[in-house]
Amino acid sequence: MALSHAIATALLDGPLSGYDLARRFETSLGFFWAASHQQIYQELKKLTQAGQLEARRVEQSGRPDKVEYKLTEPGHRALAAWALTESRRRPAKDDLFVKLYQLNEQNRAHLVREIKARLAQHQAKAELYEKIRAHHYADPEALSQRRQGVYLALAAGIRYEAMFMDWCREALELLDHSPLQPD
Amino acid sequence: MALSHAIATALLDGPLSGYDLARRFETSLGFFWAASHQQIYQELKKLTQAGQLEARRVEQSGRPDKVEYKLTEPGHRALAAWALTESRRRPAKDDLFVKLYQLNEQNRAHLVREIKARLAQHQAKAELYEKIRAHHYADPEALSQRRQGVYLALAAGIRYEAMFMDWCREALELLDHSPLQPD
DNA sequence: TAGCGCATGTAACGCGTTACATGATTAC
DNA sequence: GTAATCATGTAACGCGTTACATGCGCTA
Repeated sequence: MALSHAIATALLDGPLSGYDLARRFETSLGFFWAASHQQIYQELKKLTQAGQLEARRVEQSGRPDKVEYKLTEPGHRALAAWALTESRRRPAKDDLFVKLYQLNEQNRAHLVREIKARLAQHQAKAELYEKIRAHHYADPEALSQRRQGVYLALAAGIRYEAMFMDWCREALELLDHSPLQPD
Repeated sequence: MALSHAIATALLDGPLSGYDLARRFETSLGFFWAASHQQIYQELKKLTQAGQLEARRVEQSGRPDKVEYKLTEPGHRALAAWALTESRRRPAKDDLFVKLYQLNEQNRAHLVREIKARLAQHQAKAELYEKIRAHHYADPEALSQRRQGVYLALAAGIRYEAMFMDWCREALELLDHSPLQPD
């Protein structure tokens, strides 16, 4: 039950439309909590009904109208209260590891290809994160408190991508180059 | 739609009951794909109806009867075919990072406590994985192909825990010891 | 006799994904 | 003209979590 909190968090910096939020969730916060626009619109409806958000129709010239949402006072309070609750880590689910449990002659080449593709994906993510860090978070100790938190999330992302890349290389080393033992 | 595949994968080594599977998912495969017993029993029912599994009632002395499931031929084939499909990484969702986006004076101490608790959890996991590696996977190149795959999943787990511990230390360093900048 | 481990389930609800649906403007 | 971007939604389905429910045997 945390999409609502992720949305509220994104609204801390000011009102956003559903469309804006969907784009926000493709970057930034979205690196740690993904959501599709369908989910977002439904959640916005619920949160508005619950009184945590306020909707306001905004007319635009040359573009469709949009609906901007902003946090109400109760919304702010609920968010602040949530930040003080226990977080539970939900185990990452990943097909790839399940497939590795069935490694055999028939799927070995396919899995090697998949791992190579992953390596490239993680590389791209890592470079993106690095760029963001260099531009906006070069000196963590000098940041405002709020942005220190964002920096730490980014730092986790950077470490995660680097770790996964290292693993991919280890895996490829073993799968591509080691002699085959009989099963 | 991969719980069914995770279950089928666990059954590659021989028939298991729902209860056995639930325990299996608390360790081993469960490190990479978690499932509760409720989910497992329902999935077993579906897979049996779909002809991918065969159920057999087994009487036991001094214990309740159990129902053992094993892969049928179609089940085997479906699993092998699945291993050749593309895996998509689903982004890890973690409350903690969303909370960090709202770091402030009020929640800072709480988040520090949470990160300390995480550090301890990851430490425990890391030690468990290390023990398993030392006992069963000391020499990866000498393993059978199948067990090389399992080893690689374990290696990913070990790297993940180590990476997260490092991040926790970085975060604590910044949050506990850095001077506060105004927001 | 209380609690734990073994063993199996149902029901309700909420979260997440996929598919479907519309319609305007802008850039090529 | 045709594709991309802006903008908002509904519907169906499946996956996952929580709560509820039962009952035996062993050990402290």
